[in-house]
Amino acid sequence: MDAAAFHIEPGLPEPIYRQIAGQVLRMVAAGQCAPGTPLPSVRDMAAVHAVNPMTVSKAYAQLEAQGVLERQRGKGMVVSQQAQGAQTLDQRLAALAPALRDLARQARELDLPADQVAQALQQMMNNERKSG
Amino acid sequence: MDAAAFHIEPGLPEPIYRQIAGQVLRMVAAGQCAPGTPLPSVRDMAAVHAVNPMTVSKAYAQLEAQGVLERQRGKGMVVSQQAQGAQTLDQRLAALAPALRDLARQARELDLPADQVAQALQQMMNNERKSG
Amino acid sequence: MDAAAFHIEPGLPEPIYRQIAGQVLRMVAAGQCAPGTPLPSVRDMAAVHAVNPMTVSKAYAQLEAQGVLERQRGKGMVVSQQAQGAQTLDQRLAALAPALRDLARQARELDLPADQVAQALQQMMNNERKSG
Amino acid sequence: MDAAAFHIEPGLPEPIYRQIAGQVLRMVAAGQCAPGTPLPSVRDMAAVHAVNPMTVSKAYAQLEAQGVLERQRGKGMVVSQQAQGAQTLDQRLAALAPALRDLARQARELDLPADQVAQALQQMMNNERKSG
DNA sequence: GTGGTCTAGACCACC
DNA sequence: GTGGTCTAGACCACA
Repeated sequence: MDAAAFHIEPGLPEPIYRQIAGQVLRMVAAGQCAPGTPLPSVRDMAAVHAVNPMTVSKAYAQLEAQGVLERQRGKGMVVSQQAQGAQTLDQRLAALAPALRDLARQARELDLPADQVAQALQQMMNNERKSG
Repeated sequence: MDAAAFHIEPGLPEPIYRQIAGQVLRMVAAGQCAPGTPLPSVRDMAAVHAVNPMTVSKAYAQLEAQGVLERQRGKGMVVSQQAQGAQTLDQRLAALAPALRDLARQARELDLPADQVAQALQQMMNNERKSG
Repeated sequence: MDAAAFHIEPGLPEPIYRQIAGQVLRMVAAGQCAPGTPLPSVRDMAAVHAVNPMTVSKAYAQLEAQGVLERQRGKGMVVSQQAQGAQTLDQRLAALAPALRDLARQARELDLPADQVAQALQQMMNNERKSG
Repeated sequence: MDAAAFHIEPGLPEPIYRQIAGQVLRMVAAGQCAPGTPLPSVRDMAAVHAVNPMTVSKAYAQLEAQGVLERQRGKGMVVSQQAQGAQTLDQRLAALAPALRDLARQARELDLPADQVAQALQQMMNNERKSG
C-alpha cells in the first residue's frame, strides 16, 4: 500500500484523519490488503500529502484501537491478523448503508426521481473506475 | 412551510444549523416553496425541535447572506424573490453531484459493483417515499 | 413639506423610522421648514413609501418627545414653535461631526489620502445638488 | 496583525462583530495585510477587547464565507490567498462610496455648503493621522 | 494551542 | 409578534 494511493482533500468538511482512517478501513474490508500488509510510514504519508504527522498518527492510532492495524515494533503499522478482511458483498453494502440513507434523503428533498439518481450514481462509478 | 416539515437529528456529524439550512436550500431548489413563502419563525422552529433559537437563527442568517431568504423586518423570513427556485432536473442533479462523487469513491474503495450500489440506493429511495 | 420629498430606503441598515426622523431633524435644523409647517400625514407618508403606518407614527412620536414636532388636534403634526430651526452653520456642522469622524476612520483604514476623500465628497455633494 | 490594532466601540449602533469584520475588510483591501497573514486568535481578540469569543468568531466566520479569510485547521485564520488585497486607489475609493453618499445626503439636508463639509472632513482625517 | 457548536437567558430594535 | 446581538460557560474536534 503506497502513500500515493491515498486521496486526501483538506478543506473538505470531513476531517483529514478520518479521511485516512476511512480509506484504510474500506480497503481492508474489500480485501485489497491482506493481514500483514504494511502501511505507509507516518512520516511518508505526512510528507506526500503535506499534512501534519500528528494527523496521520491519529488515524493510525484509532485504527489500532479498533483492531484493524497492529504496531510492529521498529517496523511500523501493518494490517492486523484479526482484521476481518475480504468481507462478503452484503457486509460491505451494509457498511455503505448510512451514507446511502443520507443521500436518499437529500435526493428526496430535491424531489429527484429514484431511477435518475441511481443512474447518475452508476455512471459516476463507472467513470471513476476508468479514470481514477 | 411548517416547522414540523423539517427533520433534525442532533448527534449527527453535520451541525444542526447546517441541517436546517440544507433542507431549506433543497426545498427551494425543488420549487417546493415559491418566492415569498414565509418560513417558520425562529421561535417556533426552536420550540418544535427542542433546539436553541440561536441555532435556528444561525441557519436563517446564513441563507440570507446567500440570498436565498429575505428578512421582512418585524415580520419574519420569507423565500427571497431572487432565489432560484424550481430548478430543472439537471440543475438539481448537479446540486447532488458532490455527494454522489463522495459516495462513489467510498463504494469503489469497498470494491462494490456499480449496479449493486445503484440498485440499493434506488430501493432505499423508494422505501423512503412510502414510509417517510 | 410633501411626503414625496422624503427619501426612504428599506433594506438599509438604518431603521426606517430613524431615516424619517433624521430627515425631519436635519431639515428643521437647516431652516428648510419654519415652525408651524405641517408634516405629511402618517397615512400619506405610509402610502407613498409603502411603509407600515406604525413606523411613521413612531418617528413622529419620537420627534414630538424631543420637542421638534407638535401635535395639533385634528390637524396632525406641525413643526414645533420652540424647535430651534435655522441653526448657525457651526451648529449644523457639529451635528454632522459624528458621521464625519466615522467616515474618517474608515478612510484611514483604507489608507486613503485625506485630500482625495475630501475631494470625492465635495464632488458627490455638488452632483447631488444638481440631480437630487 | 495585532489584536490591539483593532478599534472596537460597544454602544455604537453598528454591532461589534460587524465593526471587526469591517476593519479586517478595509485593512485587507488597503494591502496592509498580505494573503497568508495570520489574524489574532479568537481568544486573544476577545480578551484584549473584553468581548465574548463568539462575537469575534462570528466576524471571522462571516469573512470566511466571503472568501476574505481562510481557516487553517488547528492553527487559526489567515488572510485568504484569493482575497483581493492591495486594491487600487480607485477601488478603495469606490468601497467608501456608499458611506460618502450617505454623508452627502445628510449634509445636503442640513443645507451645508460642499466645500465646508469637505474641509471639515479633511481636517478630521489629518488630525487622526497625528493622534490615532 | 486553534476554531466550532450549542445552550440558556437577557436585552434590544423593529413592525 | 418578529429577528438580532451579546454574554457566560460548557463541550467537542482538529492539528
